[in-house]
Amino acid sequence: MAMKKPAGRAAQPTKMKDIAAELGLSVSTVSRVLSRPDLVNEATRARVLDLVQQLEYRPNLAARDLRRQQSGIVLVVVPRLSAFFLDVFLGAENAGRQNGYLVLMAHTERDPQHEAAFFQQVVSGRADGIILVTSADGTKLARRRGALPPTVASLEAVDGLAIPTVRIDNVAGGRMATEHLISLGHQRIAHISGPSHMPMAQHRVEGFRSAIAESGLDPQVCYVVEGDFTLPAGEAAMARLLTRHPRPTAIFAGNDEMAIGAIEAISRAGLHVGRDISVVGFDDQRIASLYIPALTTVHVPMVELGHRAVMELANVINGRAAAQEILLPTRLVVRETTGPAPADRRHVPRPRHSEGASHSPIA
Amino acid sequence: MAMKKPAGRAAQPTKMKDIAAELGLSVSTVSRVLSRPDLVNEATRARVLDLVQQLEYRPNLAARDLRRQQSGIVLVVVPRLSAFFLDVFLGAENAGRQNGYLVLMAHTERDPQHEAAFFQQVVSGRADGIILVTSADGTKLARRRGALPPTVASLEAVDGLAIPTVRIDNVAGGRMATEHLISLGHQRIAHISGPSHMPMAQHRVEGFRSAIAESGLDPQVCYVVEGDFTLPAGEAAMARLLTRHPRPTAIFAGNDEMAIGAIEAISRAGLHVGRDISVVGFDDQRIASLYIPALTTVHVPMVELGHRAVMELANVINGRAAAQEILLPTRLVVRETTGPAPADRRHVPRPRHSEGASHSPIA
DNA sequence: ATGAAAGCGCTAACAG
DNA sequence: CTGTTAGCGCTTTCAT
Repeated sequence: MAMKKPAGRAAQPTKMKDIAAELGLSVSTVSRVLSRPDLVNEATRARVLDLVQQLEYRPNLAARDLRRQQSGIVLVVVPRLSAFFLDVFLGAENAGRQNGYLVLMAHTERDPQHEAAFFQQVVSGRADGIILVTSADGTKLARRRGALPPTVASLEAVDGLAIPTVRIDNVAGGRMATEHLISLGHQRIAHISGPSHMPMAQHRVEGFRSAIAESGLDPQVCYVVEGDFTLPAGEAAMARLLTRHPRPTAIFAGNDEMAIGAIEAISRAGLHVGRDISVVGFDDQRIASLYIPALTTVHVPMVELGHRAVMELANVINGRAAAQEILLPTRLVVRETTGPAPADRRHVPRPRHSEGASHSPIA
Repeated sequence: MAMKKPAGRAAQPTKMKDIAAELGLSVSTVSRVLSRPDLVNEATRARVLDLVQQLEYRPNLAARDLRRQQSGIVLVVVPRLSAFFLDVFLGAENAGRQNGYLVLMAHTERDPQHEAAFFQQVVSGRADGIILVTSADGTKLARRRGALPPTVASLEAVDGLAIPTVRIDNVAGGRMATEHLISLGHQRIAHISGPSHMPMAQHRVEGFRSAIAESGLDPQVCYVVEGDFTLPAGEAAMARLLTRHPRPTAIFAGNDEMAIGAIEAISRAGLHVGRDISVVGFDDQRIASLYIPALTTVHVPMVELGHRAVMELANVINGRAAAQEILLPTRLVVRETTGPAPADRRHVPRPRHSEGASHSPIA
């Protein structure tokens, strides 16, 4: 009448013992067939494999992991669940497959507690290592007494943590974007940056500033406005920039989302992106090429980032030498949102596409 | 000189035995402190807890899982890594936290092999259950000899698999979207559907068809064009629809991505969305409210879907009665892309916002 | 090539 | 309240 335990796990799962008994073999032999097939007689192997298949037997991984002291699992820890990080995961999964790892994704919502929880999964033997994609700050982690479990940073270095890192050069990327605008003849270029506390944002600003400085343009009219990497922030920042005098003719947005926000603000103001005002983004997210107009942006090799990170992690886990830092190149992808600087104000282009109220001084 | 094994796991991790020895207790007591603290003397408990904290000791989960025959892990299996599924995962994670489960996400790329691999994780004891978000076809799974591990379908039922399902009523949603357009006075309404082999797409078409049928509109001019749920497909489909005579004045797109594609095609043709042609999407993805113009669409409670799925899964795992089917409501969110049917051709509205070449017959 | 035996680190009766 | 004992299911020497 009373069930002893919850019905949970349906039926009694097959165990190695069962296979062995059925075939009159020892569990060791069955185990070997599954783990080191070369060590066992061809005929026996076939018999075992047959039964295994017929019974759909799967070895219990908790037991195997306990014995082997490893799990074959790698955790990719991302701060937010955004499209931005998805490709890193894809690359990681890919590399994982090649190395016999199961790659799982976890996210922290930037909560250090959650982050710590995932590290404990590793310390607790549930995973063999972690790919850390952007940790708000590593100082929390750095305070650990014991050695950190096998960890590799991807996308950017973790502040205060000396771990192998696979990243991109955000300074160079920022410079690249800015130089593109300069080469198009723009003189008043603004930057909509990410949050100033994020290293990634800082670096992109730095690239912007150094390109401007080297170009000899007047830094006074090359504003930097801070956003938070979201579309609405880009829109708001752009709205503010449109009120400045003199108004910038080109915008380098700290990421694609803000670039799109900026574009929407520009269109809304009745100006034409790529002609009246040029916009270049950063990241080359999927939306960048799909958006209309297609976005000129700095391509970040996300998939590759994840892939390399797992390769390095495998090195760390297996005690091989891991690269301390791997720098992956960015490249500029020129599409439709950038064009030559508009002619001097006196040569007024006839507005073919104006829409809504125009804020331009020529009105 | 020669390292015995790879240096992998740094140092020797602390074990219960160590804690016990250090404190002159038995491992059972330490174990109890960690698992059933109420069974232990307050003073002893404190001593153990202190040392545990000082040593940053974490019990080995492989061992615990092996003993307890459960892992506390739930896998959320999604077909693709798209923003669309992210919210389901969020909801699942949330519910998981409430129930002491660690929720991990995995994706199959619609490859049945990968899907099977995740099921094996469960069969192998590495996870306790699976949330299946849209499986291309369950027939593969249905052919399993043994009972399926604890599984709950989320978002839509898995064909041929009698498992608890938490889903939305796509037929009702499709009807809702279509009726909205009808109520606005549209007479020629087209539907851009998802791939005809996907049940979700079929159901939305069905909702469309039944609303049209009930309305008494002429089905001859209410075309259904098939897309594949991607933005470019929506754009292409819309481009074709624009060439039809008579041209539809309203579009119900099978999802938001295709709706946006359609909008871009419409704008490109020099028509104004929401006035010349109305568009309603489906899903209410994050982009829907951010897009300009903001998209009228059918809201799908993704977070809730994930949440409820995990709650049901917990029931299944613990042998409690699980609901066979839970139907969550959709609701129409009216934003900027839908408006009254344009007046008869003879009453030509003055185009305030036209942009680019106009294809409209009034030119 | 196969079997016997030991044990991975933890939990859960069962005694005391 | 605490210790003793017996495994969980698998891998891996060590024999044979």
